[in-house]
Amino acid sequence: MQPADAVETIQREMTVFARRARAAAGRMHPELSLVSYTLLGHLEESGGCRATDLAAHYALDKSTVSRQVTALERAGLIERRPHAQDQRVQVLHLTEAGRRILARVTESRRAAFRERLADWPAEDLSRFAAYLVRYNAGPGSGRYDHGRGT
Amino acid sequence: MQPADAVETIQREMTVFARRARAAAGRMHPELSLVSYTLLGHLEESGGCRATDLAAHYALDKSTVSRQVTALERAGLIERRPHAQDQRVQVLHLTEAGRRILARVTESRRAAFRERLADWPAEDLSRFAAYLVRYNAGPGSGRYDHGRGT
DNA sequence: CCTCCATGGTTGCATAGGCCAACGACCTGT
DNA sequence: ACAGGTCGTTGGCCTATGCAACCATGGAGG
Repeated sequence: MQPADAVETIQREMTVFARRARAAAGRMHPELSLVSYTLLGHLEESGGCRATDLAAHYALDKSTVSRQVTALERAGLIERRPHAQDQRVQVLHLTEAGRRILARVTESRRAAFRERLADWPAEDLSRFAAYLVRYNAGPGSGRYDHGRGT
Repeated sequence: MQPADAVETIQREMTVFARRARAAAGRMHPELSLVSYTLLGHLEESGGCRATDLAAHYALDKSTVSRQVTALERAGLIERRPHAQDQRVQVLHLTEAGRRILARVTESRRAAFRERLADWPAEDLSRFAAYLVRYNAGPGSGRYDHGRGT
C-alpha cells in the first residue's frame, strides 16, 4: 500500500471505529458513557489531575470538562481535592466507587475487545497498540493541547 | 506487552484519537463535519447506497442518517434517486458539488495526516492501516455492514 | 383483491456533548 | 498595588443521536 493510501485508510478506519465505539459503549454500559469512561480512565492512569489537563488531553473545551466533572462528582465517582500551592486548582481523584465502576466497565470492554481480537497473534496486538500510542503521542499532538508541554 | 494490556491500550488510544479527530475536523474544514465527511466518503466508496446501509455501517440510528442526508441534500452535496424495483428505497449519490468538496476535504485531511505521519516508515504505515482495516472488518462487524465486503 | 406483517424513511420529543463568551477567584511579575 | 494570565463555572445555543410513533411501499397468504 502506498503511504498516501495508507494514511487515508488510517483516517477512515479510525473514524469508523470511533463511531461504532460510541454506539457499542452505550449498549455495553448504559451507566457510564464513553466520555465519562475515558475521563475516569485518565484519572486512574494519571493518578489525579486537573480539569484543564483532561481538556487538553482530549481536545475538549474546559466548560465541557467542567460539566462532565460536575456530573461525575455528583455521581460519586470522583472527588475534588484542593491543590496545596494553588487554590485555583482542583485536583481530581477517583473515589472508591469510581475506581470500582471503572474496573467493572474496563473489564467488560476488555472482554469485548478480546473477543474481537481473539484470533490476532499477540505480536500483532502489541504492534497495533504501539502504533496507536505512537500516533497519538506523535509530533503534532502538541497542537491540540496548549502548552501543557511535558 | 501482554495481550490484555495491548487490548486496553488499543481501546484507549483509539478513543483519544476519535476525540481529537472531531475537534481537528472542525478546525480543518468547518464546512463539512466529521459525520458528513464520513457519510460522503462512504457514498463515494460505495458508488451510491441506501440510507439504511449508511446507518448499518456506522451503527447509527436510521433517523440520524435521515437527518444527515436531508442536510447534505439541502447543501447540494448528494441527491436521492429512486430505486428501480423498490419505491421505498432512495439510492443516495454524490452530486458533482459533493464530489468536489469531498475531494478537497480529503486532500486537506490527507495533508494533515501525512504531516503527522511524516517520519513513519512506509512499512509501518501500511501495517498500521492493515491492522485498522482488519479490526473493523473483523468478526462482529458483519452485523453492521451488509456485504460490501471486498 | 384484501389483510397482515416487514422494510425504508421521516418526524416529534428528549438527552448528551460541545463550543464560545463572560465572569469570579486566584497567581505572578513588575 | 496593578496588569495580565490561568483555572474553573455558568449561561446561551447548536449539533448529533436515540427511541418511538407513523406513513408508504413491498410481499406472502388467503
